[in-house]
Amino acid sequence: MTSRRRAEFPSPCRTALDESLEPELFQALCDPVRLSLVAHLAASGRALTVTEASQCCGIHFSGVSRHLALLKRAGVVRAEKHGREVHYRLEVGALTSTLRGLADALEACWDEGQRARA
Amino acid sequence: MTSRRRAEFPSPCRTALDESLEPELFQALCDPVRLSLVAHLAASGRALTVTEASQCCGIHFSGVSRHLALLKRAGVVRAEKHGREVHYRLEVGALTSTLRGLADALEACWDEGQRARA
DNA sequence: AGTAGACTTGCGCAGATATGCAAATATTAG
DNA sequence: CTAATATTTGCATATCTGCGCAAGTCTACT
Repeated sequence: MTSRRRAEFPSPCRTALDESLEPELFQALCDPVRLSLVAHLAASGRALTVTEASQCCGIHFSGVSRHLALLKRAGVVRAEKHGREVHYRLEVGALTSTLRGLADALEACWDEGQRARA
Repeated sequence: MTSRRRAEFPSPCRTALDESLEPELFQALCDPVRLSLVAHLAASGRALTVTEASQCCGIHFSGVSRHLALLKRAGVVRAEKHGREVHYRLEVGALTSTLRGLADALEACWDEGQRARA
């Protein structure tokens, strides 16, 4: 069975793309409050406590706590407990390489698809 | 008024970050069906009709039509009407540069924040 | 004109999500 | 040990979202 049919089956770039498109990350970033938190964390250049983070968005800190927990589950932030406060730090490296990896995977797939059509 | 206080006010990189973090894109990409559509469009390397696109995800084509319309509003895809069918094409260029721009903005803000703390 | 095909849109429903408040759980300070 | 502080979690509510179906548009074909 050669490549008579145009790849509808796992081409390597398609696999890479599917991995990059894991919904968790985007679900984590699809809320405006969470985006504010990410921006705030990025701009601070350090870890923030829940109370500090709460100041960037007009909602109750319990909500912020939930949002940060969600961002943590998605791998966007990292939590470090210091005494009675929890410091949330943006995972800049992981986040940026995921985003760039996604851009690369999109381009690779698109190019391959176009080449296959030529 | 010099920089005695650590920038809580519009630093250029923070402005760039806020622009990159527009919620629309992430809201568009936060749904698993829409992610499948994006992957399918990317892998196809061409424009797909609604009916074609519907084949990648197990839902009714009216839902797919809505999803594609939403992706269009977010600038993820482009619609071209040809006769009675509508061809949706992934905006690869725009998408990849947005993603890379976001990664750059995150890094820039983080680095600036760290330098300010030093 | 009339029919068939491709897509969009109105509607109602079911499930998910965000939010505030209050109570529970640490952990530090006195 | 008790009080105070920081965070998480249970609960109720309000809102949003995705879905299928059916009806409506628009275009092509005969």
